[in-house]
Amino acid sequence: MEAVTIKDVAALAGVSVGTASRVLSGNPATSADTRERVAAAAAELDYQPNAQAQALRSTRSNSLGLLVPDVRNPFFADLAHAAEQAALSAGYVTLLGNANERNDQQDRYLDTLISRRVDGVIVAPVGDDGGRLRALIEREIPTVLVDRTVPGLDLPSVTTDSETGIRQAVQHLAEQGHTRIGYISGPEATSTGRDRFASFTRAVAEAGLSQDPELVYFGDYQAASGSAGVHTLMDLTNPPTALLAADSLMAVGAISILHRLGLRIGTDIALVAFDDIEWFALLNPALSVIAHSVEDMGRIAVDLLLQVIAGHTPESVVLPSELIVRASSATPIRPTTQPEQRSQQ
Amino acid sequence: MEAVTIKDVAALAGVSVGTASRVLSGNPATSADTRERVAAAAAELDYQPNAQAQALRSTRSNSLGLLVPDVRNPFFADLAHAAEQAALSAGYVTLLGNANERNDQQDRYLDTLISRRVDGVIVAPVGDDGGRLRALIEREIPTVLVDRTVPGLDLPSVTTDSETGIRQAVQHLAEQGHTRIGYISGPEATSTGRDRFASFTRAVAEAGLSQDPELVYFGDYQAASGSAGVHTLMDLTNPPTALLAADSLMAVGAISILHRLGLRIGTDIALVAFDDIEWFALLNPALSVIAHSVEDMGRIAVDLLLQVIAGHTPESVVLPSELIVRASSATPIRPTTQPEQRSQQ
DNA sequence: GGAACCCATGGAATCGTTTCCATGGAATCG
DNA sequence: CGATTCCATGGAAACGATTCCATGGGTTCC
Repeated sequence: MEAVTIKDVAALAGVSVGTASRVLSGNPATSADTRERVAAAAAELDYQPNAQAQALRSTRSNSLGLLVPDVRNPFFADLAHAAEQAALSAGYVTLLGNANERNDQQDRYLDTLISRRVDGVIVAPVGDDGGRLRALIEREIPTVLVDRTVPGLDLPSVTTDSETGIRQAVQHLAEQGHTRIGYISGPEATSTGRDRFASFTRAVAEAGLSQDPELVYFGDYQAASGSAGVHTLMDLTNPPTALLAADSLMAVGAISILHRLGLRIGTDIALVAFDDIEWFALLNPALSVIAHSVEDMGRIAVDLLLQVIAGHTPESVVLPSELIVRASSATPIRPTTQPEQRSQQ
Repeated sequence: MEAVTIKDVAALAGVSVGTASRVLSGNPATSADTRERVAAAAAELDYQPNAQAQALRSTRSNSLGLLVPDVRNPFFADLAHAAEQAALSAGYVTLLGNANERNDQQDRYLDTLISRRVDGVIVAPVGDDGGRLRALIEREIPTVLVDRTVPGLDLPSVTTDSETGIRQAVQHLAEQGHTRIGYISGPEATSTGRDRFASFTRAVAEAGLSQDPELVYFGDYQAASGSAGVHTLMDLTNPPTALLAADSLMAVGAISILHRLGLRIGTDIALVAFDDIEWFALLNPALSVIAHSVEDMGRIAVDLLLQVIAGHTPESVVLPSELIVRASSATPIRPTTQPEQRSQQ
């Protein structure tokens, strides 16, 4: 079955290809009669324009690239969903790429996106050197960073201000009597890893809590490193009584190993996670989280990108974060390390 | 910055466009010397071929369409990931579309995929009438169904045999002393909804348990309907002592409402869910599930599609399902509704 | 009633590749 | 050594749309 082209439509309608094209693309320079005949012919043949030919000629593909580090991470799945819906309602299809937290896969996808001449790209970058992102910039392909940034690349971005949420979390834990908070950090090779770690460090200093460097474990945003982090931290001679995990997947890893160690979350140890995942509220005990709106992030990223495509240079957006206290951190814990405890009131 | 074309490469290498094209596409009819000069020129200019022009001329786009009902559903996120990786290693990019469990969005995406002239499409279909799927078939676009099928459409598919897993689950619950099992079903407008419901009905009859039609609630595979189902079922004058949810999202909805009702899962009520999600093992109590391999499903779907593209007509594949017992259903429950209880041994 | 204008239309060029066909020089054969 | 084959290459057509330019018929105006 040969695909039906605009030629077939034109022939059936008894007009030239040019006229058919004008009608189908909504060019007003057409008579009502022609419009009707061409539309009828297109419907009759169930004509679907060849997007490749359109893109080749018009240098617009009506498609956006979206590159995330890991689709299975619910945060990025939600982000993909939000961005995709926003793009769709602006008339763009989304090409979703999955870097698997690997630089080489990200670079490979970036080249693919260049080849496909997408009209713009949204990237939650893996790693710190930019890689083929620089090729996008050289080609002046509209690009927006989301969630993470890359040092030295001056691109519009949508990120989260971790400072507020993390400070709230640390203060909240301090109020429950915790003095030693273990921090399961994201990798220092990501901007979010560095940023959240810096916020944590400041918050701990501010609250006058232990700044013991042993209380920090550097993970890689994958579940397994959350487990490893818990192992390392709880093996300290002076282990923490509360944990803060820098993303949802590491929190998942932490939870599973805490269960296995027989430590009751919320009672034996407090736990707070960065990223608000629907499921976290269902856990028993429900997990306290530092929430930020992935909905907004996706929508705004598309918005910024559309502005760049339109030739503007929008300002970067920083979204707020906020602590949501649930049972996993709500119980004051008897300070095992501080004997001096009197009724102070 | 004008994009660099094969013309530029040819000029720099001092050959004709045709020759440059031959070298770049690996055509053997080229001299070693030319090959080297063209490759050097392409590297020098950081040439990325225009995929649109290639596709237009060669009628192959090296891209696949993947249409899922809901990316935020972890089952489909995993499926997308598995398929995308399999496609990538076969040299295809994946265009991911999200139907949002809506027929119109699915149809819209299908038209987009036709327009983009993807080489093939993998669909987990929404609804029962096929909709624009028939347009794919008319155009002889290679298509494979995954997870769900559509009555009347004779396409290769990868699905799960729900029979075994569901029978195991029902028998297991019967062994714990349950006689009234509540079933939160998927919609009858999906093949999986019908199929799992039929398996449940058979299994219940086989095990000699209550076939009270009131014990079945028809949901829509979204979390909210899981909650609604629990409400309805637990409001019965003779409520079930065990629940079986036909997918993970409805199980999530069920869990959240059970918590709110103060019913302890695994003690007051047993719960088993279809679909094995990593997180389910982390819940407290851990959730018993009917597992099937989404990994395999994605991989095999791509595999079948590649066969169709190659001109073959592969057999459909049915994957097994299997009960994994965890704490949410492991405790025998004292039958509250049956007073006649003697030492029967 | 003829000049000026408008507007719908047809025809052709174009986008960047691939691929077919022709060419011409080198190699091989009898 | 002349004829055949081979092979790398250049040139041009083609893919399916958009868009520019020219055309010609119908209005409008003086």
